[in-house]
Amino acid sequence: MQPTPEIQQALRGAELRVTRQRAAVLAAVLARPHADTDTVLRAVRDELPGVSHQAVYDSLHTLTGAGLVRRIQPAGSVARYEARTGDNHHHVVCRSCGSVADIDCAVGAAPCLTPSEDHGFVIDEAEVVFWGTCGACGAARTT
Amino acid sequence: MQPTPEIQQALRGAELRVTRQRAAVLAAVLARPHADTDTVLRAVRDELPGVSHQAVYDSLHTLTGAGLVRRIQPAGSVARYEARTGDNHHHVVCRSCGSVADIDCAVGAAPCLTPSEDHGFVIDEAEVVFWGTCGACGAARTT
DNA sequence: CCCGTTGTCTTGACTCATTCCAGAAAAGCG
DNA sequence: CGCTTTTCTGGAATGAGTCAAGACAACGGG
Repeated sequence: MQPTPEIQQALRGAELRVTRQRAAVLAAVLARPHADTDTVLRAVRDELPGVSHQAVYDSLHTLTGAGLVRRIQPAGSVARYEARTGDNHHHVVCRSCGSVADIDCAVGAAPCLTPSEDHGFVIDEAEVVFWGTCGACGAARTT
Repeated sequence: MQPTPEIQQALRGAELRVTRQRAAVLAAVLARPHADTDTVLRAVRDELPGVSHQAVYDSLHTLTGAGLVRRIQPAGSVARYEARTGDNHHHVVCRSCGSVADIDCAVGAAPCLTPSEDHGFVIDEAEVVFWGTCGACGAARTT
């Protein structure tokens, strides 16, 4: 299976070589927001059996470095990846099942990005994570 | 060495047994904000040589469950612990050296805690992490 | 003050995500 | 089409964190 023109274009736009493995990884992340590494690996192997896990890890790192995907890693969870980049959105994480959903920031494009005291840090990003219980887990508990 | 009365009181107040190991763990976290597990382990062994790492892990989990310490885990970092709880402050993390500093929230007690769309999640906490470069690393780079 | 109960600590093995390494293969350029 | 550079494969290693069973200590009742 050929990578879609969009994927090829995205990779070339980031000055990355277009390899089948890399394209499959990017496609998998695009198709499955917030997928963890293992999910991505299995999705890629659906397309390209025999791909090594190392290729997936490496591709994810490369894509992350190029800004095509974003790595998120809520405390106590394995790394997850998403392809929605550059729009400063945030995440809700379920304390019970670990599922993740997107949240558009309620207060503007760069919330709380002006802390009162920066302790000499040069801050370039503010990341917001909401913690709670997802609908499914909440329902399961009350039932 | 005896645990200080404050530590004993804190533990009893949380309905936890006052063991020497546990008191030493709590004292270590109080003395070293944002210490990672290994740092805590070594600090505890300064007081009580021969403590098992398991006791430290277990104490940290218990204290976290009791709300006496808070566990923070920025992406790509090992778990860190701090004793400042209940005041909804946030953190800056240095991308270069991983050091952490406290930030009092600039916009109030519960920033951005009302997302526009909650996807069925019941949210109970908003965590904010600022990413940037600390003074030392910034100076090292320009030198 | 001593004893039993209950919860904690020790010891040591183990899991599993992630990384490291060296050789093989493929992409892209001329 | 062949060369160079980058990427991929396969396998082993690393290391934070967890599991389990038995020894031990804290604390409330006698």
